[in-house]
Amino acid sequence: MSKPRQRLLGTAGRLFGERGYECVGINEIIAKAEIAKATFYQHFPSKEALCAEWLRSEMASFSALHQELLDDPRPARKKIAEMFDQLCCYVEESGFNGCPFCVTSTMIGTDSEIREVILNFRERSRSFWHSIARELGLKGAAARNLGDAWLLLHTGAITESQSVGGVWPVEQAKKAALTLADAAVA
Amino acid sequence: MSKPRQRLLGTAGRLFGERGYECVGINEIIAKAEIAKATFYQHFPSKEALCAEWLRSEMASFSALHQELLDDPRPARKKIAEMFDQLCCYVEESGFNGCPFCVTSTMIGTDSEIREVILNFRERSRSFWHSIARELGLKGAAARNLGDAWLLLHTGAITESQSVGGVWPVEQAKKAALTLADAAVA
Amino acid sequence: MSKPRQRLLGTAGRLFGERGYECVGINEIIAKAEIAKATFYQHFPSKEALCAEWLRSEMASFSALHQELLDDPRPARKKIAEMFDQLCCYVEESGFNGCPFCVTSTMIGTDSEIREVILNFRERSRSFWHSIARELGLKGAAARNLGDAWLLLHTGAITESQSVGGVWPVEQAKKAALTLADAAVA
Amino acid sequence: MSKPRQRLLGTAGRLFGERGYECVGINEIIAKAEIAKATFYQHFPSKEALCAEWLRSEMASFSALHQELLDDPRPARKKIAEMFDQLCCYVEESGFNGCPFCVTSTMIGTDSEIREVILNFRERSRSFWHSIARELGLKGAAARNLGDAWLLLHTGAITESQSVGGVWPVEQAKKAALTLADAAVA
DNA sequence: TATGAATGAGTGTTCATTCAT
DNA sequence: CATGAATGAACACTCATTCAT
Repeated sequence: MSKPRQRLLGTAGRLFGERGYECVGINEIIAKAEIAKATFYQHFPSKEALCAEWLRSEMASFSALHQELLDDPRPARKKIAEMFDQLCCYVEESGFNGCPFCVTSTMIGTDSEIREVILNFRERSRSFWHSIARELGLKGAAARNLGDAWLLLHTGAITESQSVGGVWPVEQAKKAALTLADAAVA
Repeated sequence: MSKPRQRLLGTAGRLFGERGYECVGINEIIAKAEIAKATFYQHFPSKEALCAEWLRSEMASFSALHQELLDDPRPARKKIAEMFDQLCCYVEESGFNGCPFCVTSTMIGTDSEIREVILNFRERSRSFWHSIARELGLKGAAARNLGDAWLLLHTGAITESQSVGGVWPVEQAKKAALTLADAAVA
Repeated sequence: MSKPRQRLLGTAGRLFGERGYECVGINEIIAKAEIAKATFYQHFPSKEALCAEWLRSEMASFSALHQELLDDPRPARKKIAEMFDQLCCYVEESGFNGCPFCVTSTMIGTDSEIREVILNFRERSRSFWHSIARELGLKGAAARNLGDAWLLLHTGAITESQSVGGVWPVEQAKKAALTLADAAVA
Repeated sequence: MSKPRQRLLGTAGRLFGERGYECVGINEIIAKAEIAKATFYQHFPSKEALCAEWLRSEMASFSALHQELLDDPRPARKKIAEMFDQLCCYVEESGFNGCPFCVTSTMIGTDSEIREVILNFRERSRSFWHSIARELGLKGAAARNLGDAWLLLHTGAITESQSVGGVWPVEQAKKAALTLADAAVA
């Protein structure tokens, strides 16, 4: 079995992801991670810090995916499709409960360590989409507008999928994203 | 002073909207509404029922706005703009914490009275956007695709605005929505 | 539908009998009797008074049975058998939860209106069994001893039947009661 | 001062015994045991579990007494007398409120952890009395009938003592028990 | 480093009762 | 005679956190 800290992060991440920060207590986390309560507080100063750590690791995963796609030699159009296809898998996973960042965002105040992580990630995501837009040849405001549109379709698809419990929002978002891409380069 | 039930619904609605179902306790609700705990439970069988009632009233408001726009003689393009302009005001209101339905959705299980209300509202919203698409002259899958795109941009804009604490997502969503509208009728 | 007071007594009696005084709330009683809470308090000053009234009516039923048997021309031995046969039916009824008086007795303090009713009934029951013993020809202490033995077997049978959820205690009590009767007249 | 768990069990046992499971709240238990509420729930998963634990410890005491008597070289008749003499002391103790098992039995449903303990104890008690009957030389149904009679007299004596608040039921039960014993060996 | 034990403040919910109409 | 509306106190239970070892 892995080290306490890893088990803690793994368990908490899964539970936070599945039910949301506020709907998971540390009692459940430590029970499922099979570590003592005091041990938890030796690894993390608070539940909030644990959540922040989880979001940082989520951010790392997503950032890696972003970078991978940016490094990919395929045309931008394929990358857009890829993003939504990946999202499709993501929302179909058992335990999906929406975007970790957006969901957590609704449950915390403005002056939290967590907030910083969230803002950081949203900014990175936005940058990613802007970069894709520039790969299409767009520049300045045009690139930003198109990138933002994709970002919003992506975010909307996750949110809507969570609400309705289905995958159609992702599929429809993908279509719209490609339509916008095609219109932009026409 | 108004009747307890009204105060209860008003207070709870405000608090649920501002911080989310799970982040508000009935103790706070009854304290701010200035009614006794037992009185609360004579008006609502549970916290969940209160939340459902609040969402139903929110649904009524939004549905009214939808209907108003559908009845409006202006061209569809204006209505789309109007929707996002209204959203702009909505997210700038103090206490904005995202879409009541989407936020609550992440905090409740699948077999709750609340879930039904949420699904109901998401469906109505989708229908609204489909109707607008048909006003543009589109039919069948084309209307559904465009309507869904608008819906997702709208949802994405709310979610993103909540996360980043700004209004730019709404403005960008509006642009994209209009772009899609123009592309569709071209 | 019957008068509120009757419905109240009927419903409360059934519920008190099935689950015990402390395990039934007036909310449930008035809901099942379909009368308003304030109406209840116009008929009975308190839950305790309602319970006392119920026990008084139970006492009336049992006393009637006692009197009937005392007036019966059959030999005493038959009457003893009859008492346990009746008990057999009683414990097999759905909702049986022990002797109303003994069960309630464990749930109330010493200075309650209810206590008086209970003591009254236990005394009557004891007298009944003493009378039966005298019908057998016994006198004085001998009659009291035998009557008390029957009473205790009867009480033990009810209590034990409730605990184990079966009817064998009644059957065994009957045998012992008859054995004691036979030994007394030998 | 003893450990929290011991204080908890001691306090709860005393209160449950004196007033019955349903008439004692955990607030009172923890207050009298002088431990925090959360501490209670670290030692026992629920009030029900605490009650079951208490009954298990009661069962251990009674079973020890049973075993002691079975191992005793005295004649069976003496053992029967001893059982009722002990009961006499038991019902005279301040705080006596009937048999812990029978009383609790009337306050709980059929599918509770507690029910199991109760059934277990009633069975053990019955076995004990059967064993005593066999010590008298009886076999098969005769031993079972006599043992059951004693059990029922014993149970009836406790119940009746609780109801009437006196000790005469025990004394009378003892007489009847010995009478039955004498009649059986005659 | 890891833990078992303890806690004050909170959770949502129900209690028996009262009052104005 | 009957009721709808209101209540303070209690219910069983959970929260995130701390401390002594």
